[in-house]
Amino acid sequence: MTRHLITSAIPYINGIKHLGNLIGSQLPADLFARYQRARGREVLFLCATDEHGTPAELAAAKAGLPVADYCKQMHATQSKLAEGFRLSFDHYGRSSSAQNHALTQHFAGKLAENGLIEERSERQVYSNADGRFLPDRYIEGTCPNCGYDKARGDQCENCTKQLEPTDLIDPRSAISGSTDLEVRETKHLYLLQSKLKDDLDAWIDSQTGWPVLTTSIAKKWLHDGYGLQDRGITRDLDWGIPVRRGDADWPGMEGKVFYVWFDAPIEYIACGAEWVEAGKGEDWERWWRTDKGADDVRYTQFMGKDNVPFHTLSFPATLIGSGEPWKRVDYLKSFNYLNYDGGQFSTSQGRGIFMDQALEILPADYWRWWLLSHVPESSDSEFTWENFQVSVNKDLADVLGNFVSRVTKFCRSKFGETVPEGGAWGAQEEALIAELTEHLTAYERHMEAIEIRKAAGELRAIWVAGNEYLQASAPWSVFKEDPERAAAQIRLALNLIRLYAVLSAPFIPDASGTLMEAMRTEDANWPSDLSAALKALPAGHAFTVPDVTFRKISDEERETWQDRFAGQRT
RNA sequence: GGGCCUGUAGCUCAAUUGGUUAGAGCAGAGCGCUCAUAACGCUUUGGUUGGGGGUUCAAGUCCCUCCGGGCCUACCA
Repeated sequence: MTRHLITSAIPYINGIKHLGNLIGSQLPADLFARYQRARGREVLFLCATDEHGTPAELAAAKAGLPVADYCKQMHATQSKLAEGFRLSFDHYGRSSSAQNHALTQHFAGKLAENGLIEERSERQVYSNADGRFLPDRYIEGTCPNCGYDKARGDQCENCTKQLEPTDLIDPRSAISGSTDLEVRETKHLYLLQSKLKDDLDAWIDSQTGWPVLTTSIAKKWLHDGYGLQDRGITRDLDWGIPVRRGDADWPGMEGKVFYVWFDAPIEYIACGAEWVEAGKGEDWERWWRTDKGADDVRYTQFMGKDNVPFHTLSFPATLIGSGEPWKRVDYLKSFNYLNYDGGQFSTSQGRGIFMDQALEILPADYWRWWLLSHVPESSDSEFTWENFQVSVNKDLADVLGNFVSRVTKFCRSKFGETVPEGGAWGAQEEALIAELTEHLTAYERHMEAIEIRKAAGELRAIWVAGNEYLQASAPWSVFKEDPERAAAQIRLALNLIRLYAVLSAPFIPDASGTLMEAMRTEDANWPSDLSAALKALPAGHAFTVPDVTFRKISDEERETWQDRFAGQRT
């Protein structure tokens, strides 16, 4: 049977991620992983923190910590929040791991062996005051085109003109403000992606059913202008993976590190090795090497649209260029952005809701449900508090939560806290099963295809069907004339609760667990035949009436939160 | 500037890839139910599919044009 290798784009180490970041890769990846596990398939679900690059060095300096310490701390923080949102990674690794060092150096060595790496000399801006080379966007100055005085070295935000750092009038370091800048000669390694253009093009063409968002971005990079350009894969930084050619030194590259976008995707693979090292599994190569058993692996990647070029081109170039049989992605699911209340989520401006804050005010399931059922699949989508309140109150509290409540409380008052016996199913029950079967089939189809909004819609329809059934069968009336018939109805309804727990688990794992507990069952098997699945809890089986499964969000709360998250993060 | 995506009911989104009368949920209106978290069910009002032009037996879907929103543009990650 197909095994599923699933990776989520690895979040950058700096700071706490906002809900836009969460829904852009990790959360949908988790949904898919949980679903595939629930279907009984073998899954390896990997994610990690992306720890290298200039921003990490600067953030560490600002925090007054060595970069390694800073990253370790932030990894622990992000790891804890991931657990808080119930992200079910088999391993949450780090791109700074020893495994990634070794593997990144290994790939560089192979690429060099295959003639795909070239040393090039270039001139870059060096800041004496900062003691570092400055990436273009870390240089500010006056735009020669429009006179805007905070133009960046790569582009002027004001007039959108593309710039070179040397175009700027009165350039200064965006880090320290120092104007003590000079242009220095420095040598870097380039990955000759242009030589792999045709291979990559053919590979992209051979993919069917990838989202337009994914293939159009890849095609643009392949065919725009002079085609796919070679890419610098080293940087003059202290923190990172030292440039080595496999196990050997790389003469002339002393003191340099690999570019973060070269080593970050390799961490997907290295993370497998970390997973083994951590004692959570064995034989990571059977997931990653087609010569070592990965032929039956289906590899699915999840990411935001900004990550697509690196996953469709640079990383595959690394894998192809190595000449080794590494597993390549089979399906790449990319997402648009989630906006916040009329604007963008912004980490730098503290605008929007961040993962830690979200968990402070409501349990993970509330967020998971809203985010997943509104995931920006076809275009950017928007979070508003009104929409969030309505969705949570209607879908979770009224449709699902209240269903559980009305069934369990009715049973307790008429039959006690055990599944009642007697009676038999009739036409209404057959109709319900037929309807549920239809929705379940669609639900499974959408989940397999990773059509998340549609899957959420089907799941909701499955919940609604329970309420429709109760309304139509009216056990509260039937009970007065024919208690046995009412018993059969409620027995079915109690079984629906278990079924809902099983089917809903990928979306709302905590609530699902709570319902399973209330039904006092551990039978979480995915249903293949609903008639059978709705008899899993037999007459006489004891259950408990759960507390409110989902509480409602009041207007006052909504207003309070709206104010609290409108401005700067405190 | 270039490329790509996008605009559908008051709101959030669909529409089997050109094929009956453009559908759901929410909100609004009416009715029913009283087991339940004032919950649930049924019925129902909302659309010149951003504007204009074209191709076609047939256009939300394809083409042109205008208007609006977004993303990317290779040294942020």
